[in-house]
Amino acid sequence: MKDNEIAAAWNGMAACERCGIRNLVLFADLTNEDFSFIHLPIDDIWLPAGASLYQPGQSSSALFTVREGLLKLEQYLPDGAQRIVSLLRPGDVAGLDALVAATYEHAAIALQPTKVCRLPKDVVSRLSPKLHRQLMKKWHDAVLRSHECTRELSTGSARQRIARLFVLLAPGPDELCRLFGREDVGALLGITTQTASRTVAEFKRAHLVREVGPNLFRRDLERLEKIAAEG
Amino acid sequence: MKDNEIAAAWNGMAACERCGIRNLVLFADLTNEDFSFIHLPIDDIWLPAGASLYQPGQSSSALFTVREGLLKLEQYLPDGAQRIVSLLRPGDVAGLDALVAATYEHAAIALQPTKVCRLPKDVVSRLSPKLHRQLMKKWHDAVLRSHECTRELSTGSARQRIARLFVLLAPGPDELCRLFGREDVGALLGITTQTASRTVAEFKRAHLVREVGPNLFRRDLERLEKIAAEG
DNA sequence: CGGGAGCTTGAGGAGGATCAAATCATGTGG
DNA sequence: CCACATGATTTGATCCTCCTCAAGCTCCCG
Repeated sequence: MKDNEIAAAWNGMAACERCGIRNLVLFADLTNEDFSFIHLPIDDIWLPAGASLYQPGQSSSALFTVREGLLKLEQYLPDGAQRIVSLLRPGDVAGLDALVAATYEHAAIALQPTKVCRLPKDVVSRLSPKLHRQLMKKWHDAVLRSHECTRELSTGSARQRIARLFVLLAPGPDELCRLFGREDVGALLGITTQTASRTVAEFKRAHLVREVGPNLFRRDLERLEKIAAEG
Repeated sequence: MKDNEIAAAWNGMAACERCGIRNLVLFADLTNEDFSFIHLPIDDIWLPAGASLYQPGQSSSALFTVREGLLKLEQYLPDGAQRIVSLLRPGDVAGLDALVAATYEHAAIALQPTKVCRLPKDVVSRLSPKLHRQLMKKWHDAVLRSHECTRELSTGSARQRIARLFVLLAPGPDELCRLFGREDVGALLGITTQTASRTVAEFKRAHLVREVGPNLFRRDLERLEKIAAEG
């Protein structure tokens, strides 16, 4: 029976592997023996776009590895408006706060249909030494994401920001790129919803992007990168 | 002799304590025995304003606890311009990158005369399990700082951003507030040097701040916070 | 005294915010 | 199946903020 549980855990792993290489790293150092310490199942959760994984102030019980899709971390400004401070992509971990604080600090909300892997806090603390190196990598990733958002998405003209967003959203050169609501685009780039909409529409007219489905775009990466870099 | 070394290390600690409570936390969990494992001295380094602690790409050999002053972490935009992605204040740690990567990712540069405490990478890895909890706290702080920079300093009008910067720069209500060069203010807030200068000058004329020395300000916190929140 | 670096200020124009309305997509009930 | 309500996207018109280019200004140092 215990072997079954272990097998189940490893199956979860195998599924992670199919999500893309980076999803593996959190458990990369673990042995079979380690998995015998995991009693709680590691749940797969499917979030529709707009669903929230957690809210700020909510008691933190778990962290979440993003397997597919896209999450926003948002916080609130003094005047009540919201600002997206980071994007989490497959392989990133949401809710690392849980490991050092009793409550979450952001709202984590799916911008696209998103699959995450729920990892209870106490599972992590039980494995803590084993996960040490990988957790540090994940913290590092969290910092990188955040700095990326400041550097690429909160700097320069609206044109540049939108162009950089299109560049960031899909890694592959010929890959399709799934966008999200204009309001979220605005909150992410620090511009208004209208300017976000206007600029995306303008990009469509200039054939910098072509909408092949609802919020699904084929991109002219070369020209987008030129705009991203200057002008 | 060994006891001497330990005493010296503890002296270093005691000095940290005087810098302010937060500087303690990285070593909070250590025992006297642990300090016997530290052979390398922990250097105090004094940086004049403008001095760089490390540059991006430089091989990472140590991390640094900020004891006094202010550091900027800056990165470069596609067009070569620089953007400050985070501020580090006393108690924060610069160069956590060193623990997971071979080179630094930012330029860390003093914005004010700054005292840091150099902690060689291998000292940290030798103590790694003991520091685990505290390191996580520091990573967490790094993320908080970065999100703070996005949320408070890269959002809203130039007036709001400058106001929020003045509010952030000194914690105490009646505390004096040391500013830095207008070019850095611009790179931090995502505005031009001229707008930064103009706005600070305007704040001086409106007596929102009063310059009592070169780049040293007394603030009208109440009115500044009103501007920060909406206006 | 002269030069340089950083700060301040001016005038003009471009870009984005704001207010407002039209269009489009989706779902609901008659 | 259509009429209608709802919400998101797009577009328009106007105003204001901030960028750009440029010129003075202050302070410090050789």
